[in-house]
Amino acid sequence: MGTGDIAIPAFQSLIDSEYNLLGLVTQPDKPVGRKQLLTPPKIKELALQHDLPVWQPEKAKSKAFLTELEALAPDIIIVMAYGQILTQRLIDIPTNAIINVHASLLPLYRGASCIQGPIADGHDQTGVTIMHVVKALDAGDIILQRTTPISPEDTGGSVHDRLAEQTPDALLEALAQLSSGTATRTPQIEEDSTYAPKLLRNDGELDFSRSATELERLIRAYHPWPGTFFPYTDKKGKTKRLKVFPPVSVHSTSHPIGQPLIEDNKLLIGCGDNSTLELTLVQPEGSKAMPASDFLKGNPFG
RNA sequence: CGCGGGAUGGAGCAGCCAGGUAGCUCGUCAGGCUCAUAACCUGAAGGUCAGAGGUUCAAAUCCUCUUCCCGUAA
Repeated sequence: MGTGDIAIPAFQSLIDSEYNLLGLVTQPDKPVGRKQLLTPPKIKELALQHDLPVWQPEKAKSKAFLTELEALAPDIIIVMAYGQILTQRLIDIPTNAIINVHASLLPLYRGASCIQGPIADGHDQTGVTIMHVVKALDAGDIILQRTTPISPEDTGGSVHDRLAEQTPDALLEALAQLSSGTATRTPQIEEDSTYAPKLLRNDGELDFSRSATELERLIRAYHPWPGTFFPYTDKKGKTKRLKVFPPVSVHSTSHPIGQPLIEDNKLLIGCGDNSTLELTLVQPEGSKAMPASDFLKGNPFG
């Protein structure tokens, strides 16, 4: 069961493996894009290419769907970036195990923004966890984990891709252990758990009262999703959003907080803790992304 | 037709509402100044104003249609 692109390498590895894949459960096609075209998840296309059955229940807890799934009598259910909460009845279906692949080092960063969280918080590593599914979100016993370092240049996108590539190996290892009965179960330490809530577009608004160091990490963590921005007033007096892309640089000079200023053809913004952020790549609403120096040529602030 | 912004020399923009010489900040090239320079001075090249049709003596500008780009929409 999976929907997000991060699950694609893992799914491909299952297709290529000896295991008997019964099919894919993914989210229904959703309207997407400017024209709101109904678009299927990419992973669905992959399943169809290999003639695998695909289920797209509106609600994974619906009786009709659960009955169908029970009829399949799977040994193991694998869940990764599926996007729906699973009921106990579904968890009880597989005869061997139901396992989840989660893109963080649990018990840290349970929840949807598990990739962005550790980058924004300045951790030097993250990873994938494979664990048993229980009713409580991302709280099951751990089978195994794989770590990956976070570099100062890493973005949400780069870490996402690396974790996606790392998953097949970890998953196949966990499956091998489960089928041979050698898998271990390590309970999560509840007191150490943290939660990373689902991100929305507006969560990317930059709060310049925070330090430039924190904001720099946030800008990397939220790239490309959900992106970061701050409001500005254009020449016509309209308030628009200016999207900010990495990389950005941190300076230790002090300026008024949230005040954009131009110095030496560079776009600087004063932040909290006597620090300043230098933006290098921005995108005004209705326009393409451009170097900050280009933006300044025709869009002077004030 | 989901909502909205946009298309003007290589880049970013102004000009459009009140039609009538193609403008600004840069970049490029040439020359000058300088020990020297990404700095400064002078000059030059480079645009079918996205495309098509219409109105007009005259359209970047007004009207209609088309194409393309972007934001929003998880």
